[in-house]
Amino acid sequence: MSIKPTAETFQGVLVDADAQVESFRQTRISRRTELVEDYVELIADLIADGGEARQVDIAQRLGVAQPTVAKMLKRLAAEGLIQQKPYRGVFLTAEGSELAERSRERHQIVESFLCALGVSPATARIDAEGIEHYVSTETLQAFKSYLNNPR
Amino acid sequence: MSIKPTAETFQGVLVDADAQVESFRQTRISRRTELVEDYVELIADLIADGGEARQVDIAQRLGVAQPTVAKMLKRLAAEGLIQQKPYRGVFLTAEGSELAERSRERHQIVESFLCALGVSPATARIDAEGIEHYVSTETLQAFKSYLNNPR
DNA sequence: TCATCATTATAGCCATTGCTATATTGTAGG
DNA sequence: CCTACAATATAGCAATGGCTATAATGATGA
Repeated sequence: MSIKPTAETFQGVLVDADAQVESFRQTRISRRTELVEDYVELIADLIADGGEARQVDIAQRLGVAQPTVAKMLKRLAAEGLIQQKPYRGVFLTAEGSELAERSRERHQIVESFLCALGVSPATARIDAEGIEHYVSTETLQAFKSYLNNPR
Repeated sequence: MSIKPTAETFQGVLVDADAQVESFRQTRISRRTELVEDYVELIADLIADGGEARQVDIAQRLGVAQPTVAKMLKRLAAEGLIQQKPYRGVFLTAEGSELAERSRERHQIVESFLCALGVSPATARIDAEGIEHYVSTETLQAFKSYLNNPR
């Protein structure tokens, strides 16, 4: 840009450029890992509940088609998060279980926090599904603190 | 599925299937509109600050390449949110301004809320960038209430 | 056993959002 | 005026995440 506005030259609505770039960059990274977290979390839940995680169940839960699930499972397997046997269910690796557990806990904290704040359970569930993937460790800690000592 | 677990037959970790489908569906919808909101919000900020929004500035702020911005601007123009003159800057339509204003306000509330909760400003900025797109009207209202009457 | 049906795999399509490379246009200085 | 340079436009590629249609496989029941 020819004339670059800086914090010194402007007192406008714009925040620091570098900081904003970092925010958007972080958001794009979270967006990439979002689906992966949803999958492993759901797989862990299905296994805990019924002993197995089948593609049809995953698809039905996520509201997508079975081939969509199949494609994603290949990716998860390639990343070492799950193990697949052809025409059989999927199982989480140690790494996958760990990620699932972290996601599940974070999800639970976010949803509980929203409820504690006065949001209705139905809305809290929907919003938590989206919010959980963008909550940093620091913010999660703040949520936990609030839960331990609500207003 | 052959044996469908229901809320009646199980007390496991699984929530109601239909409700979960709705959450994921809503998340996918938010994900689609997320970038659009970021763009119009940024364009509004750039115009407010410097009188114009150029592709190079948008690209630099978002941390993406200029052709990426050009492509997205075409989409925004097709959706009636901005007006473009070839080789010139972009301007928000009335509809675009309205969306930008709503996004800006929501963003501000989320970021302020996180700060009020004790999150550091730097982290609040990053997290708000991701969270803002997944906050429902109801949750936003809860954030506002907290801001009006913090602990 | 074996035929049927549920489940998984595969092929191929589309839209989105990123990129690089390059062509085109505007504009400012000499 | 006209030449550089900055900015925008365009072409084309890749990865991601959807979809439908269909093939292949597993499992169940007659």
